[in-house]
Amino acid sequence: MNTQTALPAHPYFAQALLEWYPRHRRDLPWRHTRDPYAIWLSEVILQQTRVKQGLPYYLDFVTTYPTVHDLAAAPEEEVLRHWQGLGYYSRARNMHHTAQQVVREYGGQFPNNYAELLKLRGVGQYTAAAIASFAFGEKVAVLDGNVFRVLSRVFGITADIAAPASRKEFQLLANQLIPAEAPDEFNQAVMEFGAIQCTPVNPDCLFCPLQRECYAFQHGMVNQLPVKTKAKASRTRYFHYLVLRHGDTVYMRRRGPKDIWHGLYDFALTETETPELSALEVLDTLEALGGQVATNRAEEPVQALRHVLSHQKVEARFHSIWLEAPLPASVITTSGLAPYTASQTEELPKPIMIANYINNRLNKN
DNA sequence: CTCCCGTAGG
DNA sequence: CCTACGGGAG
Repeated sequence: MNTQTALPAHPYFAQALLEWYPRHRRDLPWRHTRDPYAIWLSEVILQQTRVKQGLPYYLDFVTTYPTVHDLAAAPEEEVLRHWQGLGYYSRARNMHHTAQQVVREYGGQFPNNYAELLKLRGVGQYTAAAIASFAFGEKVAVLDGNVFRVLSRVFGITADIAAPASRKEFQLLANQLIPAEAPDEFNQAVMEFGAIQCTPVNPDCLFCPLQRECYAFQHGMVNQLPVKTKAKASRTRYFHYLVLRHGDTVYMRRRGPKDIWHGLYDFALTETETPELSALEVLDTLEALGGQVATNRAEEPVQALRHVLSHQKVEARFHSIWLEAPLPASVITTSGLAPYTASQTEELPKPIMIANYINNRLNKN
């Protein structure tokens, strides 16, 4: 019976990167552990997020929630508050859900293989492969943006990396390249190489260990690869916030699903198609909420803030309004608005724009 | 301005 | 298959 496995294609590739990696790798805390919980935390945080931005969040999470049991036991809102500023907030909600699932259905032990990890919410093909290889040494090749870029350049692959159909081609190649002896080191090495040396702009080709074999370098195509179709232009949205205040409280509400910032808190909101919203309409909105302007307060200037997301621009105007009386209980029920003191407001998870407004504007008045 | 590109849901 | 979902660095 012949049980030998096929030799890796292009053995120079793994050899070069496995030699490059120990000499260039950054010293990062999740590279000192095999604890699947810590590795899972780091991978979810690093989805769509740079190491420099994610690192302080990782340190905060492993300190605040040292085990999956601690995370599972925390209120979702507290988890979201720790996530504040990191973006893609569904990651935090999914992470919290998965922590509870691991505790309830897996006895607090993370699944130990790719197929089972893939069933966890918020764990897709990349993250499942990362955890499986880093925590359990499973030979499964990760495919992230760095890997796409490196493979595209070295092997001259012109398939559009933005097209889901291209994945097959890259996955097939990566599966052939990954060595059985060190699948985890190989995965780390390719991604780190893409992050540090084979960067999107101004890659360090001069001192590249793959220069001789690299298709893009040899053909002067480094700046043309990888091929990636442009994202479509983002739309602009106009938010008009009514910052309702009474005494030392401000009214806020939790944002719902199917829009940006699900689960985070902001103020009473009217959205319009055009930038303008007349003072009259603002008062109409206020009246609909059952509120009445206090007459003994000077009108405050409208603050404007702009917030850019990858897929939409938000132009927000903040109308600070002092109420004559607290909002009636019925309005609180229907609108979801509730009064919060400054210290309570601080504890709520909020979009960065709202947190900035509160810190820079609201608390100065 | 451009670049980052993983997961879920439709 | 397609689109929605952040925030920051350069």
